Amino acid sequence: VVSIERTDCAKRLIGVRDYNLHATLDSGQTFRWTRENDAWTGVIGRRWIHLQPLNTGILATTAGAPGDWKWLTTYLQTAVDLDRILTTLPVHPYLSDAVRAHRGLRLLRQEPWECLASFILSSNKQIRHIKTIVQRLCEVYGDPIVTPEGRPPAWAFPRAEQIARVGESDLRALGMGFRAPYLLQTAEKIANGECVLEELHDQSIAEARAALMTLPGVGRKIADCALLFGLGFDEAFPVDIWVMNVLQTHWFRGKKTSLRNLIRFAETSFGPYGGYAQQYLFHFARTRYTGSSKTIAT
DNA sequence: TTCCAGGCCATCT
DNA sequence: AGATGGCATGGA
Repeated sequence: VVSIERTDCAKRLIGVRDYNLHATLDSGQTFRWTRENDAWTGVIGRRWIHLQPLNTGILATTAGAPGDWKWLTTYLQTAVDLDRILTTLPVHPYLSDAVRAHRGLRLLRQEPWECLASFILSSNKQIRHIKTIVQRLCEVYGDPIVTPEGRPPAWAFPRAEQIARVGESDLRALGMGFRAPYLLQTAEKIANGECVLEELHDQSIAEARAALMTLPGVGRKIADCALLFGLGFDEAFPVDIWVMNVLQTHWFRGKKTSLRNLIRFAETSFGPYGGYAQQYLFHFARTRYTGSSKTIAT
């Protein structure tokens, strides 16, 4: 293999062990990554980035000046002690199967607005299609960013102010359907400062969730996704259709249980890092299903 | 063709 | 509170 040193790229080995990059980037917590054989390319903030998992860590290649790489290690959460987190989870056979199957799966710390906006687009949609719509949204309304020579162009996720300027019909033209007015109205509220996502860190999870749920198109589930994947509330436990089925089947003996009761159960049963349990369960359920007669589009 | 997708919301009892 | 239907679009 011939490796050409490029002057327009910067490389860095992020030392980390027990990091399952594939599970992390392909478990439905983010929608902007593309797999290239064993590696991934994506966009974090305004930077193009290529990630290659190695035995000793993750080899990162980015375009332009990388600074201190803190933006990357924060996003990837490489400094968290996964062992310690996993020991806080309740002992349960299905959960331990899930952790064993995808050992090293991490929660990312994403930019709050991109995370919230993406999940507004996620309701009642397959992950495959969410990715398509997010990509179109970036291409049409996001700022172009620097990519290495020979790489296709890339775009930043559009800021709330950029989306707030777009007409609803233009958003619908991207294929987002009834979610268009939700995204537009929420973008307007973020742009004019009615809700400041970055300030939600400092509040209790209940207060932060209530603030998010005042936004159009943001109910309990999408609020919990934003809390967990974008705002660092590790106890948030989003209950979607997959997790609902998992909880009913493996925690409630297959008995029909209302969503409200499942949410209450999850809140009181999985501890301060329940969000990790949720993500392992979600990814395990989806990837297992792939092995049977039907297939899951990722 | 029919069903379903990382739901939310308005509108009923 | 709890249940029901509508909502756009596309993949299986």
